Amino acid sequence: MSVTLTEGAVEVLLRGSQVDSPVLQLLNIRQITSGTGPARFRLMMSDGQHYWSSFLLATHLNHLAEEKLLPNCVCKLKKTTTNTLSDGRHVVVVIDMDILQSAEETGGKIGNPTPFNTDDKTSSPQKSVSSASVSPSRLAAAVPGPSFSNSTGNSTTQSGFAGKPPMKASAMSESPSKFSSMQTSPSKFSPTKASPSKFSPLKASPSKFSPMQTSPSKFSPMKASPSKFSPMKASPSKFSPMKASPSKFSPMKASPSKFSPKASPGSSPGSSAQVNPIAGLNPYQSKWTIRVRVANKSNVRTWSNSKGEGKLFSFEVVDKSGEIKITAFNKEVDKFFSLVEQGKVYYISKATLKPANKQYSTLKNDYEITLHANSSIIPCDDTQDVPTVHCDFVPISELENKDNDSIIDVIGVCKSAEDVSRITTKTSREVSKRAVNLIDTTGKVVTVTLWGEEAEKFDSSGQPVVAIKGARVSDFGGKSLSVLFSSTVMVNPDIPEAFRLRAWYDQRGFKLNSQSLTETRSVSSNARMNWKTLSDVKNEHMGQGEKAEYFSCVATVLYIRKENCLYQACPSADCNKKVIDQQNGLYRCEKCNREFHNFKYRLLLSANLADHGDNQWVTCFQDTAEILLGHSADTLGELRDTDETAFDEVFHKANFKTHIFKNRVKLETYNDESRVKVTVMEVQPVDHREYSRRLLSNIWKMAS
DNA sequence: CCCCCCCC
Repeated sequence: MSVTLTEGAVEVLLRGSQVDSPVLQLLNIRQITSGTGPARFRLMMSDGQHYWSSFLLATHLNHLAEEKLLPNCVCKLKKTTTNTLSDGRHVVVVIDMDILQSAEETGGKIGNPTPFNTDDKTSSPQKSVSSASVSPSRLAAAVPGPSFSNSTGNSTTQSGFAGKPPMKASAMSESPSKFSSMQTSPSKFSPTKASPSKFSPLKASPSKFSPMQTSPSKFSPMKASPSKFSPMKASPSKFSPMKASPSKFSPMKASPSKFSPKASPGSSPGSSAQVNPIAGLNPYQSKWTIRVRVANKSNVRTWSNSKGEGKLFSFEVVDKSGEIKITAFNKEVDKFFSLVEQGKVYYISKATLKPANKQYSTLKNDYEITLHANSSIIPCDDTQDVPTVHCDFVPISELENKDNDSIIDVIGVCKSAEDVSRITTKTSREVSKRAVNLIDTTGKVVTVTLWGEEAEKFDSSGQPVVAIKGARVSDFGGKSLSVLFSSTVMVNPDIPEAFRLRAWYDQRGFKLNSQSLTETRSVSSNARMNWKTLSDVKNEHMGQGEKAEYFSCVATVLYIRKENCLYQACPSADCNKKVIDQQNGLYRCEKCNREFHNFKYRLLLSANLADHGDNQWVTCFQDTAEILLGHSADTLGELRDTDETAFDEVFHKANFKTHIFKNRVKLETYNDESRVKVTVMEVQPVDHREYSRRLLSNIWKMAS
């Protein structure tokens, strides 16, 4: 097997530009002495013509250094990134590579390469390029811009570190002087080949300002610590970098297309001088900006463990090239949580890349981003080319076909919801949960469990439309859904699907005798079911002792009183106390000791239920009443005030419907008169098979 | 710096 080295590649690379997968020969490899952290390996690479030793192996490739990466082997550098030291020199970090030919196979040094001499104009690739090497035009095409455009902070994919002392960068652990020990003096290097026309000053903050805006010929890399530059001198007339802290930039102004005419937005990642593709991000590059859409945003979460405590939120972003997770902690939560909105586009820069913990991440990216104090997130109005995040809503009836643990998007009307409850996990943590039942136009219902704050704050009143992006399918109770930390729950989202569902539900959906995919009457909850007929309840004097008793029955609604079924309640979220109409537009809540301009309707129904042997008056509060009537209290309140016929119709239709009722029975005393009061705690659709099983079980129990 | 995705 013969390999051909990419002649000229060394020069291009050490100028800070990029070559597409150059084939180079390793001449030498040595470990850099570093303090802490993983070992770092430095490579001397040859293109057959020149060699240079400012190549660093990304730490995740260290395994190569320990075995196959031996002097004389021939390598293809599939992915590199170039960091610019403060003195203008470049370090090429090898992020991905293949060994095309082993040291043994190669046998020795290819060609007679010399150290690259930056003063030596005759060594330019134009002169020495052979048919087997990269042609100048190809090199030019592979080069996103002049090396020193990196110094502007217009981080191309393959550049970085300009303007910042490299020692802070993860890639370097040595001082520049130490580093240069294997190579020719960097002071001889003059980047005169850099074409100023490719420059785009505009992302430049003063400290990052490119020296190339001044006369390139005067430029000496030794002085080129960008921070020493006078930005005013370098400033093009339309731009005053002194004021232009990037974080204050108007995103419209920062639009690359306006200021970087040479950057072609649709071309390969490296060719856009200003915005990096997500797929090109890596920890060896500190200067980058991504333009991304927020696909998913978590709530703020707190943690407390042996290492400390804090809060965080995370969000997932996408662009054309890929996706990545971004996490903000503590102060960055305060700074960015409200700024970052689902579905919006932002410029994000100056944050830390670190390897993603694949154990916890389903995103297709080896890295993830952590925001820090200097991180910048700027809303971007120019959302062109940034893929929109669309929800791929799965019709509820089709959830049945989804595998356990699959992640899906769902939208439905919250037909009913449990009250929030506290549960204790296996690891003895307490967490709030709330199950909500969503129905869509397929007429099927699925139970979704919300957790934590999302469970606590969820308000089911008014039967809102709920859309969830990234819910997980569970096989609990048949099929159910659970909200994950990575899920986004949207209540009454401003999307067409939500409007369609709202209209459907209010016109037809509410009255459907819907079927749930989630069989909530699990074995254990069934075990607690105390099945009785209505006559059993009387014959057994249930509820006549000190304590309340509970029973379940299957019964049919004979009649629901519509008189006094609605009352005006305190509008506070957690208060349902009846308010006093002050007759002046204000409603007084005695419990809250406050007056309000509004109230909310609450239901308090008196219903007569019957089974084959008896009948019973029962009381239904809000949740159960809404189920029996198939409408929210709000809707009913409005109907009563606006359309009495429709209001009556609701009650009419609720009659002769059969349900499973779970009831509480208790003796209540008013003015020396005691009577047993039955309150409906839960209403569920009849599952005849389950009911028969329960009855048989009771009969068997009685017989034995 | 989290990494928990829970419970019936």
